[in-house]
Amino acid sequence: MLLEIDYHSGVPIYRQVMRQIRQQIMTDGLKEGDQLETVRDLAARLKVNPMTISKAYSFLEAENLVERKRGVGLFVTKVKKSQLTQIKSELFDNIINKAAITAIQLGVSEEQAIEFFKKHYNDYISKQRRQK
Amino acid sequence: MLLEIDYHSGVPIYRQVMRQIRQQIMTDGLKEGDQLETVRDLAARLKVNPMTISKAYSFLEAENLVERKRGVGLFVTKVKKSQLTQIKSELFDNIINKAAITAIQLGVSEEQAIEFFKKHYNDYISKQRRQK
DNA sequence: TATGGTGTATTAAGTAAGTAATACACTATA
DNA sequence: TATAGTGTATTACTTACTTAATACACCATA
Repeated sequence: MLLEIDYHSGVPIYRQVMRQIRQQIMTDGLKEGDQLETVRDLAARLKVNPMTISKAYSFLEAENLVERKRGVGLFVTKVKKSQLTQIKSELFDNIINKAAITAIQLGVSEEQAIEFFKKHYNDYISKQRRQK
Repeated sequence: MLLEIDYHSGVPIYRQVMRQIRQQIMTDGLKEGDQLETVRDLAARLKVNPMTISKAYSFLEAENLVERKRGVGLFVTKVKKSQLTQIKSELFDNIINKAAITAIQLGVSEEQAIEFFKKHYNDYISKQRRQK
């Protein structure tokens, strides 16, 4: 699995690991039942202590995205598609809610706000295309 | 000036102070040239060390929202309306950009996203109305 | 049941952030 | 120029977070 860690960004390693694995589960790069890379293997590859990886995995377990089988390994939880959709919705709902509140507090109209959103949405998509 | 501090939220006191004062400047609750509450007064009122307040004020100064006159006090910076608008734009731009990126990464379509936004926008406005 | 592969609990070291204590510096003005 | 009111620099305490070291616990299976 491809994982990019920036050791000097100040962002904790275990959070970088979490975010990237979560992302892969969300986008089906990692699927139901897939085994995650071994704690020790990943730790060795990233040149980091096993506990750091274990910690990342623990948080993912708390989010119900992975399950541990002690002595065996960690696996992507078998969740119903609807459940995954719900998790995504919550994530999205949360940030879009913040954006809406910020808009109102700053006196940005609904129409203006939507204009901004469209702009960023399409900018990001173009940017992704260019990178391929 | 009304300031509500939650001492147990885990959010640093100086950040709570910053956010609320910034908000008041943005929404004209505090206007150009107004003097901020004295470091010592506010510290005493919030039962907190003066340096904590000073720190909050320092960050607001770095944002160019307030100016210090040592030995005199702190005052809301006289900024041109256009400048204030720009600060607001940056704030808003930032969060709406995050929302757009999240949408794309989660596979939410532009139309869906805008639906969500409208919903939250109007929900929040209704909520505000009810509170008055 | 022994072994080698899994993950984990406990403990501790290092660092950064938040807050506070204290003494100090600047300004207006009586 | 003395004083009372402003903010500040320095220092240090406390706490939480991140990571690591070490020894341990669980499981499959030869």
